[in-house]
Amino acid sequence: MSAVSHTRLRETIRERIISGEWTPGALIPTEEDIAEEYKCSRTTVNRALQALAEAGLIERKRGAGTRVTLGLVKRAQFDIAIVRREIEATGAAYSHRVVLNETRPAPGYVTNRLHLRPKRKAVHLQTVHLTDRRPYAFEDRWVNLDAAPGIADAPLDNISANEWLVREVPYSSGEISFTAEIADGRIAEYLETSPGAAVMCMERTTWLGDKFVTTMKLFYKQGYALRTTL
Amino acid sequence: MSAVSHTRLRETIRERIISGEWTPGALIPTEEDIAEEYKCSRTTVNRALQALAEAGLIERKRGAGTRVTLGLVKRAQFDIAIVRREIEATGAAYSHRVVLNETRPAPGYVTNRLHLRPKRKAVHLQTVHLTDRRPYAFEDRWVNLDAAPGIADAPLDNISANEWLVREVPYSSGEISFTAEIADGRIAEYLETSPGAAVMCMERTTWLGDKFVTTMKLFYKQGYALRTTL
DNA sequence: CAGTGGTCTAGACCACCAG
DNA sequence: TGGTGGTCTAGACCACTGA
Repeated sequence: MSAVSHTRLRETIRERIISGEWTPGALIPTEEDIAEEYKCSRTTVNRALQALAEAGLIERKRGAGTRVTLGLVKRAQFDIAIVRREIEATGAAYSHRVVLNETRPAPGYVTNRLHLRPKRKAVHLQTVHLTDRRPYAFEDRWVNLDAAPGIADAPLDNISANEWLVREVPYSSGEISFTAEIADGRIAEYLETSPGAAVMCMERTTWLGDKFVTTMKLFYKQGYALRTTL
Repeated sequence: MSAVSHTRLRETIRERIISGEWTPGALIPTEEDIAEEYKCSRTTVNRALQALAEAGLIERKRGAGTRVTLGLVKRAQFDIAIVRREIEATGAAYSHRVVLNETRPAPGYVTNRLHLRPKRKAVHLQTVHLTDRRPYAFEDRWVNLDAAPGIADAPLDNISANEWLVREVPYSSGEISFTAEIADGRIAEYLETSPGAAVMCMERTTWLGDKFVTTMKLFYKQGYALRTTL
């Protein structure tokens, strides 16, 4: 038990920065000084400051000191959940419909992304995700058979491809990007919006070690927003 | 110097989880056990595990233990920088053009967001951000005069409104959302794209204590992508 | 009640930076 | 070369969980 917890101290210091007491670019007191001011150990101060550095509010350098970040780069965090969870979190009922499931030579952009030989066969899946039986998102996915051979025979009616993969094929890393796209005819149809509508598209590629597992595009229904607080 | 640093340990444990050695939902060994296995102190293990918990890979409960996260919620981080920085980071030259600067009664959606009296006057700014003299983004911003009275006389030719605000009016918190929008006639014109194009829109509202400072919409030129790695 | 994670402390050593 | 942050350790106490 101490007078100051690192959580509390972190918020206190954050306020001192945000209020303008320590201005962008300026040095703030050393860990030792802060420890003395708040009557706590340097370890506690270090903990608090490291958290603020991770959040992008300050920049620290051994030997130099700690400065308030100049460029004001904020780090926004978004939780990326499985679609089913995203829907169930709103209280609605989740269901999905596989509208395409075939194994065939992958097109160029896929062999590229998954580092496959040209024309290598892969599993192509298209799924509509529904919230209370109404369209929520359209998923277009390619799966590398070398990394997930079982996918061809997986029962994807009760469980979506995404969840099957998450369960069966762990992955070590991935890339995500969000873009704004126009819903073309087929996608608009599946999402029951008018063609020409602007929809958010999430593209994700994941791999395990040196093996590329899957690449997918998820088109959210019109009105989807990626939200967070700073 | 110890055999195991918390950074190293964190990555080692991450691999053991990702490789499937500890499956989602399962308990992993206690801090003490891990400390013994790796011949380091519990403090070090705690540090590593807390980082993984923050990343959403594991869930920890006092008294209960540590489990691998079931729902596989990933936390994606995006750096939100000032537009000028974003552009300069690519090596291009930044410039901007203020296309509208007026003080007038704010429309309903603005008084709502900024918690102003209906029809309260506010500063309305529209700016085009350019990269190497070509349009990059269009900004539509409203500023609360009570929170930033100086904005009406600020010299916004050399420095954008955003930067002026960042410098002069610190803020304590904010909300950000990203949506896909259709570029209407005026926006398409400023961005030099065809009307009907899909563009990414970032909407941001910030406040200081209980005072709402500003709300803005930033429309990025077609092709903008929000990227990150997992 | 025993076991687990959350946290603080004091002391130590090191890597790095500036003048 | 002195000051600063980065990190590890050992020990301690507490809060919470589940049997």
